[in-house]
Amino acid sequence: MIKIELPDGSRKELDSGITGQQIAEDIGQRLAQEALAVKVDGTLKDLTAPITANAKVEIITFEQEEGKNIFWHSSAHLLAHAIKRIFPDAKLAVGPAITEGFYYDIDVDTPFTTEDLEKIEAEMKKIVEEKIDVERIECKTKDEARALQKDEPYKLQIIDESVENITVYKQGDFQDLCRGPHLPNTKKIKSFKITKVAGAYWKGDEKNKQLQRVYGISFPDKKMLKDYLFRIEEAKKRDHVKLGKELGLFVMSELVGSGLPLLAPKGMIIRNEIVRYLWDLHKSKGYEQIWTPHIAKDVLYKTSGHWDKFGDELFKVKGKSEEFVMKPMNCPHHMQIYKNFNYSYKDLPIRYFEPATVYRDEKSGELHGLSRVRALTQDDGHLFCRIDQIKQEVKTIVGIIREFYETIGMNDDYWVSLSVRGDDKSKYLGSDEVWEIAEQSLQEAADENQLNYKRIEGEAAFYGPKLDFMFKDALGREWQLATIQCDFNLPERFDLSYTSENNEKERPVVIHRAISGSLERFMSVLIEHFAGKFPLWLSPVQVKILTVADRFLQYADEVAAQMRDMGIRVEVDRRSESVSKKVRDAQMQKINYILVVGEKEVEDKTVTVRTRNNEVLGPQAVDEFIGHIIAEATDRTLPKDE
RNA sequence: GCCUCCGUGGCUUAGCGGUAUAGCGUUGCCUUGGUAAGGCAGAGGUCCCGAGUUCAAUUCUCGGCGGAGGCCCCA
Repeated sequence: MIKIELPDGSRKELDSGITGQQIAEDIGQRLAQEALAVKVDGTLKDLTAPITANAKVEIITFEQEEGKNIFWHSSAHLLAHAIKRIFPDAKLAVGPAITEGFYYDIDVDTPFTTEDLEKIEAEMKKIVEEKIDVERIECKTKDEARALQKDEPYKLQIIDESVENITVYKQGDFQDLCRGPHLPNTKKIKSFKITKVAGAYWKGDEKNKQLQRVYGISFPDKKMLKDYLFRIEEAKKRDHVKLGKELGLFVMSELVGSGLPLLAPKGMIIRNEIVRYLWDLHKSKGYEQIWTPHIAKDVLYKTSGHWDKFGDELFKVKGKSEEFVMKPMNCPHHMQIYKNFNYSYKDLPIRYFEPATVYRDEKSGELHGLSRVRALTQDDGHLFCRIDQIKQEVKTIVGIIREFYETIGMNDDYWVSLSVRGDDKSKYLGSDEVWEIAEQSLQEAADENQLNYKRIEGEAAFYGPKLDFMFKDALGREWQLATIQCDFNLPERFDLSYTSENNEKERPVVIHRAISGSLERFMSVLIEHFAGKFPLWLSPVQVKILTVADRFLQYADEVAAQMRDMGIRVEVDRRSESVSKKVRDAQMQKINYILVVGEKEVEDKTVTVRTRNNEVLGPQAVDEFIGHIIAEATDRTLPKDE
């Protein structure tokens, strides 16, 4: 007998030897249709696999993560099947499921064109309609597998490298090496779309051949595909490049160059507010502001190691007789400031803060809006402390990071990578003892602040462990913003020291830290996070005044002047347009408060207030409104309704 | 850097081997209207740049620059 547990918690007993598909059918027609695979005693199996006695069985559908994986992976096979029919000479590499959808890497002599993709999609549809069952072939030996995949050089390489049992799935005229499980029949793939094609290197190594990676998405239901495509369209509406243009925040110029965005007045307001807030968070915690030039002699970076590390990413500047480098990092400069002063143990920790622009000649294919640029402004800071001070300092920094992102409303939007040493300890600089203290300090700070962190082995920098804060943009791409890094290397290279209690020279630890990461990248995430609807303190235009008729413009100007005096960012819409038109434009510019003035307001010395969320708050005395705005803008906390 | 796609007035875009649509914006005039687009008229384009093919290129080919997505990279 087989005991099975249903999703509703009830149990059922059935004869052994039957398949997952039969069990699903026994439970109900609906489940029979939705079933994709089966989990037997915790192991995923094909729906067609016979189930042995006393097994605990769970039917897997698209609702589960595993179900999606199987579904998308089978879709990748369907894609490969179609490609093989149209291009018999194509060689298959790998075709996994990804977070959303699937891809297949294919080696073909001529890259796919858009027309090819349409043909492939049509062929996939044909295969689905043929409703051919998928069979699983278990290979007893590697040779057996090799024989089945003899024309597939990439698959043969995978077979050579694999240790587990090898299986091949076969559907009609097509067979493909695959661990499984797999859909019993591709007819379950009711709707799909090839989304894009890109170049991708075999095994992810640039030295290897570049293959064609065909991406797709699929669903067991037509409506789900429609919803998915709709969701992608919606996400594109908050794209910071698009919003930045629409709201006049920043400008790209072909003459200035790619990866070099220019901040327009409205963008600069946001940036200034962020920098001001960052300094507010630091000034009470013992930080001091410094400033460093944008170029330095090459020898500085040769000493720091950045010369070798950055290689051709450095912008070089030729002086009359000396070679300079546009700074790719601020650290070496900050080291020089520290070195100049003879600090004693009593002075430590020393905390320098400088929002500073650095320059990196990134590969052209990497540049993207504000997220990846060639001139980026780090809200950089360096701490110089004793080993036993690391923990307290890291805790303070984590506290600042939490407060900063809490205020912005992004505290639930990130995960933290606790990047520590891997097994090969020889790749890292510094003693085991120092590493252990540093790693533990970071971990304790993460624990005590209840960070959503994952310990990732081998992700540490060679010079020390770190905490990286990872955020996602509107389209789900991950970006690193905040970071806290311990560094045992630079103090060594620059021979930094402080005088200890015993009047001896001792080496400090350096902690690099950034809260926003880079102001440019942070702004890109910020714009998408708010979809352009900034809270009042960040908003480039906080108030728009518009008149019912032109004769009220004078009053509008008076009110605006009064507000400007109080530091409110206000604009008057002077156009002779209809009220509706002016309201609409202000709403689309996502301006927080829209004030309408006419006969009544002039008489009563009031303004009629409307928010960008269609709330009409009615008439308010001018002074009262100003008071309210100032209070809201000072507090930086998000209003509940946004 | 590599792969695919793309580049038309400030923005969004139609189109085509014979120098070009439309909407928004902008300017002027009419309207002075009370909360998401009032009407009419006008201005504005070396169709990204360069070379080639052609009687003729915005359109085809090649190269460059720029953009989107992906790969590699990301201190």
